[in-house]
Amino acid sequence: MDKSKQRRLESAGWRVGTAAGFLGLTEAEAALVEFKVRLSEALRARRLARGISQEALAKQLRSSQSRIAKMEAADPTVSLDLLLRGLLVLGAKPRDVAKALHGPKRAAA
Amino acid sequence: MDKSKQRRLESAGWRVGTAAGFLGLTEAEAALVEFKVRLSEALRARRLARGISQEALAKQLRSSQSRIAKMEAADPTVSLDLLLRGLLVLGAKPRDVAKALHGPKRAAA
DNA sequence: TGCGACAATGTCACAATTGACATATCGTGC
DNA sequence: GCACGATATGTCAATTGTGACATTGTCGCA
Repeated sequence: MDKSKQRRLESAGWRVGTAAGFLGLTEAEAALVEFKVRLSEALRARRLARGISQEALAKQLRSSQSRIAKMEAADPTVSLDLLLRGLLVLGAKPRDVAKALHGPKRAAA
Repeated sequence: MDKSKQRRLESAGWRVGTAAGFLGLTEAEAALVEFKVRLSEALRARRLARGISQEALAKQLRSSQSRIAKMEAADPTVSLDLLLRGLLVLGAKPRDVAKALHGPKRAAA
């Protein structure tokens, strides 16, 4: 790839950096929320499968029952980092996480 | 599943909540770092594939060049949330993210 | 009915992450 | 050698996430 092409792409990138860039971000935010919801569902599913309470999980995570509840409710104040840590502590493997990411449903869309 | 079984699991959960729970957490932390590294690699790969600079990406993300650099370096101060948003803004689909998660050794590099 | 375990929701002080900026380093063409 | 664009690294004030706590709601059981 030569320089002039890169420059053209860059300036295009700058333009979408204002208008379309904004749209791109909100789209990304939406997708991120999707992810959080999926992970929160996976978290609850895994916890219930283990038959442990939110408080028990909280201890393993060195967190609190209320935060676990917020995680499972996909509360805006919980980070992906925390959700992931929760899943991992519950024994989720990268494979499981990946599966959870592209949704419980494979058909329809 | 009956109550007594749940109770046994719970108390077991409590015990590992101290000793093994600590191990479990650090394991989870390690896995989380793995994830971050993988995502940071995917981010750089995607950005380069688009032929845009860190600064251009920063604009689309409403962030700064220095933070993009830190993202691609998997700096401890960057969150998974931010890495994900970066990937999504670069057009990554859930499928792509999932792929990046379980390592670069999936499909052709 | 009341009790006990579990979960949801709100709040807050404290800790972590953020964008921005300055500066340093690297690579390439002149 | 120098200039340049791109990237790396360090710092810091402001924003955001966090654990902890209190409170309330829910469900099953005796």
